[in-house]
Amino acid sequence: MNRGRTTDKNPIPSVWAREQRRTDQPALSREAIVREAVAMLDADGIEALSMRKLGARLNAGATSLYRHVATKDELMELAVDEVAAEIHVPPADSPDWRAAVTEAAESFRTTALRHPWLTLVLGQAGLAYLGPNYMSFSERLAALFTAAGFPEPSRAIETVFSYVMGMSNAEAAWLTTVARSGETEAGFIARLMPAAQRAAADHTHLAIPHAEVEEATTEPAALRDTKFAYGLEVVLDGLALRLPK
Amino acid sequence: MNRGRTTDKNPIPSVWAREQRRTDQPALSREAIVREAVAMLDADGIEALSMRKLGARLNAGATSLYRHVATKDELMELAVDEVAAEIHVPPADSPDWRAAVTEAAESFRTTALRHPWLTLVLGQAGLAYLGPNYMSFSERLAALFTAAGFPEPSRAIETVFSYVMGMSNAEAAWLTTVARSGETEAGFIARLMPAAQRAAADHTHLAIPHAEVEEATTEPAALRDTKFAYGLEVVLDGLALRLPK
DNA sequence: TCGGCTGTGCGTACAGTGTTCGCAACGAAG
DNA sequence: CTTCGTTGCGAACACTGTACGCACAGCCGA
Repeated sequence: MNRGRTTDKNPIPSVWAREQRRTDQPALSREAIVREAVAMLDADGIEALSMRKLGARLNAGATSLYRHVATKDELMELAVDEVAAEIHVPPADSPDWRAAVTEAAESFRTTALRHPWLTLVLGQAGLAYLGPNYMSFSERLAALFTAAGFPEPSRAIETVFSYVMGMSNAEAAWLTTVARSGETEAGFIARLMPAAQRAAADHTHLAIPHAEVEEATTEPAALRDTKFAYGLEVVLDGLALRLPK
Repeated sequence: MNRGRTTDKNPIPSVWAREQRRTDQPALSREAIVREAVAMLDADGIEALSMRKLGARLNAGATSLYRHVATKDELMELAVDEVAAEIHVPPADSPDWRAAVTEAAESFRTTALRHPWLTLVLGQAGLAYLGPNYMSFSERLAALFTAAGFPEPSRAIETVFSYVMGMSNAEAAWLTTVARSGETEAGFIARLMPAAQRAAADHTHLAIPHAEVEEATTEPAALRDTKFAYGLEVVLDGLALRLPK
């Protein structure tokens, strides 16, 4: 818990009674802090991360972290850039731009669902995510869309990734509440369905097709995959129309 | 600040020294609380809202609010539903479905920018926003897309509103940081441009077209309008392809 | 007119938060 | 050996959301 010295109810200021600084644990470092923060965020959600708990998991005091990180917000930015490295964007010279963009979009979604706090933090900050990994992600995207022949690649990118962000954010939020319930996704849906049906009863157009109910209660993850892919195809179709032929 | 009784450093338990309860202020009510919460959220942002400050603005103590609202999270849900009433969705029998959907999308965006905390709260909760106004918003959308002839209206809705949410969220976050800077949007951009240019210098494909820079520093709001409309057209084009003719 | 009941306000308190400050201990350099 | 810059951290501050229990107001039946 502590790293030595005069603690543990030993107020005698004696050099001899002093514990040695433990060196078996690797020293506190920015990298280690960020890595552990990401682990905690993934495991327990965004509101479970506190500087004190994070310090404890690193066998350090809370305030020690401030030697390596200016503020908690900065730590979150670093965490975002850390996981941004996981997003894979195919090289610009890919033969099929649609396949390449689809791959990038799905990679983003996968990352966002693996770290369900990602979209939340991204949405809170507005800009400034100019970390190296996030920058290179943007750069690779720009290269991809430019090579595809879009005259205004930034517009196309913004369109696709607004959709991807919106969808991923909604999915991540959903998965978070499912996780908090302690149930499996299918079980959670099954338990919620009656209430949903009742709520939709007064609203004629909100009825859920039977096939959808069926799939939602048996293979919810697959259904989400399908939905995401559907919307992505829609957006890509719309973009394809704007590609000078 | 307080509503009477033995306070203000008057520990003498005398009935005579007691102030009367003030009745000139309207009584605390759920509606008043939610209304004031929305006002505070709009004015000072999401992290500036605390139960104590909210209570103070209502001439009440912080804990008094809990007589009308179970928890702060519930208050946020109520706030979301409150502003959801501002979103306008045209009736289902509109002659031009594209125009109608565009109107709904722009109304959502306008509302989200007027209350920049909206998308944040929506993204944090995952579901459960089953308040009456949000429900009727969903219902009206469903009616609109059904009338337009979409065989799977929920898919189409999800696609459009993922885009709208993603875009609005990004814009809201941007406007929030601009507001925090205390500058105008154009001024903020002008001040940031050199840093952005420098950051993009190493990344060949991230160069910003000169025309865009020009417009961003003169009419940033109009540029955002244009960008939003562009992406929306893309999505609607993609959807139109799936409309059985 | 008199209870008593119910609903409402809120002072106090608790456990937690992010962050500042100053001190103590260390490794390296002179 | 002394000095110096770096690192860890205990204590403290100003907050946060919220549970608890008391004090009062208005009302309803007697």
